[in-house]
Amino acid sequence: MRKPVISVAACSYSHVLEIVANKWTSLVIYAMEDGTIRYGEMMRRIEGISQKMLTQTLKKLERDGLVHRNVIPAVPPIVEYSLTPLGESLLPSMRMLKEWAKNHYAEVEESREAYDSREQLPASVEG
Amino acid sequence: MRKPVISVAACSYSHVLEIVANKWTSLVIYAMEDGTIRYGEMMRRIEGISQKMLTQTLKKLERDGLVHRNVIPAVPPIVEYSLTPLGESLLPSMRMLKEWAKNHYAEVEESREAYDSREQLPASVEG
DNA sequence: CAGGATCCCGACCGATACTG
DNA sequence: CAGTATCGGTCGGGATCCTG
Repeated sequence: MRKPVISVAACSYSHVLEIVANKWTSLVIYAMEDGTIRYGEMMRRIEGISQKMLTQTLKKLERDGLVHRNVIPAVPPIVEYSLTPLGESLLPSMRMLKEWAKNHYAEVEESREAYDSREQLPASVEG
Repeated sequence: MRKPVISVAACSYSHVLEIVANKWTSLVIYAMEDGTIRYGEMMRRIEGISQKMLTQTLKKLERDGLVHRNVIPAVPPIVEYSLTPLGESLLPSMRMLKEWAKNHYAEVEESREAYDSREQLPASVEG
């Protein structure tokens, strides 16, 4: 009954993280949770994101089948983004993580501060 | 009724991702889900991780208060790691994501393949 | 308005060598 | 056994300029 090796390849778990686990992806998905939204509107909604990262993230999500891209031929062009059913199926998990964050992030920050203040002590100084 | 800006700072959600969202963190947490485990054993369990990344990841998790580090003075030294209650409280969310992965990752891969094969077309082929 | 193309810096991370 | 320290390559990602 030896415990199996945990490999990146074997563990489908890390594959999701591969999808969601970066600074912007989750925020981008989150911006679409209420429905269709345009490119420029997302830029404004997601504070601090660059146009490059937004485009890149949306492309990745479109490739993964989580996001639908709808181009409306017009001048100026209109491009709408929305979650696919697959993308929406990911929302509950993300909301659960978000709940955890809301409930426990304070503890994490406390822990960090405690840890960091401990780190400062050289050996016996700090008088 | 304007939708609020989604900011990295304001959205505690991304803070969790900040914790979990990298190549190794989730695998390391996952390696502790059954209880206490030693450093060397983790190295063996988590395929492909370097000692540097394991150490770094464990330190980060310890700082975040998710992991407990127990040093047993001995020769050779024994260092045991385990999840704190806070760390364990994160497991359900992670398992849910994992479930999603198991159930939907095939769709993601299909979507990727379809997307990539479409990309190849120079302009008008594929009748 | 919705991007594509470039430049560039810093963070991530693997490999290697050394230590208590 | 359980790390620390350092070097170096890769890549994420921001800033800027350009286009249909």
